[in-house]
Amino acid sequence: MKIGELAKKTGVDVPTIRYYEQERLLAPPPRSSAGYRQYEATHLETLQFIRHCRSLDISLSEIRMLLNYRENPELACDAVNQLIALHIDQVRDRITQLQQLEEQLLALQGRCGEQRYAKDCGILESLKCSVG
Amino acid sequence: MKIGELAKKTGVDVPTIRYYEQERLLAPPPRSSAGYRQYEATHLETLQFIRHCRSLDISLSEIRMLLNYRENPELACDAVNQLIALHIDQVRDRITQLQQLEEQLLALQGRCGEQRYAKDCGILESLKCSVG
DNA sequence: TCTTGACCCTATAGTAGCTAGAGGGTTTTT
DNA sequence: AAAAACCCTCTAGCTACTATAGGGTCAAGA
Ligand SMILES: [Zn+2]
Ligand SMILES: [Zn+2]
Ligand SMILES: [Zn+2]
Ligand SMILES: [Zn+2]
Repeated sequence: MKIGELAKKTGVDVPTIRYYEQERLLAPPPRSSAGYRQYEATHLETLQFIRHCRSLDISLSEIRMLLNYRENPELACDAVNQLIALHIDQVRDRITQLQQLEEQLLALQGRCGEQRYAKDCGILESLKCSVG
Repeated sequence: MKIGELAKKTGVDVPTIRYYEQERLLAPPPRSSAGYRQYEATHLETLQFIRHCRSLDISLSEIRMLLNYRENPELACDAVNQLIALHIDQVRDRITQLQQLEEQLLALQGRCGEQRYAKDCGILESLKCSVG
């Protein structure tokens, strides 16, 4: 299977696949006489694993760790669990931050006052001072 | 006021201040004979404005727009209002995304099953297929 | 057979918003 | 006078891609 076919089957862009190889997430496949990459089913499986992780916003270096567990089934998997737990914490923190941000933006939005000109705009006025 | 003093007063790193100048957010100040930047109160004010915007996650190019309104008070300020409204939408979308992500990660976390080895780990198993 | 188009390759640079470092000059303090 | 603390420019690094440029290869049609 050439890289274009792998791309089509997985929905991953061709340059992205090459990028994953460069970042040591996808093993370098054998090459044809012309230098074309020749992929097997295992590559497709790994690539799907990677994309599934990415859809969960797991970073490339974390995916590299997870792939290591896949390749070494005799390893204890506690770290896998911890990684996911840590990720959940991060996501929750980010949600809290964004909810606060939303409140601040809403408060700001009420300030414009439907004035016509920037000099009277309550939003610009509110953004002036860093303490409030 | 030299750059270090401005940095201390605003809590912004020195390289960040120089970066804002490079990105045309902060006007280039006059220089001393030795080439040191010499800031006035207006620079401090603008820098605080920038940081306040950044704390609301407003992008540098958006801040450039807002600064333009500050410098041209005769402009209509509708766009200011629109920019904030758009930003609120984006924040809300991101919150929704992250909440879905949290659910998926929680579902994943239940799968480990307290097995000792990666080969039995339900998390790794669940991450295999991109569709299910 | 020649050409056209679709495909493949590498290498480089760009994105956002900083942050860190190298390598050097200046000012202030001891 | 010497040392610490400050300033300067330039360059590279971070994440996860994306987009070029400039070329080589392959299959099908005229
Ligand atoms: Zn993570
Ligand atoms: Zn307004
Ligand atoms: Zn925005
Ligand atoms: Zn497990």
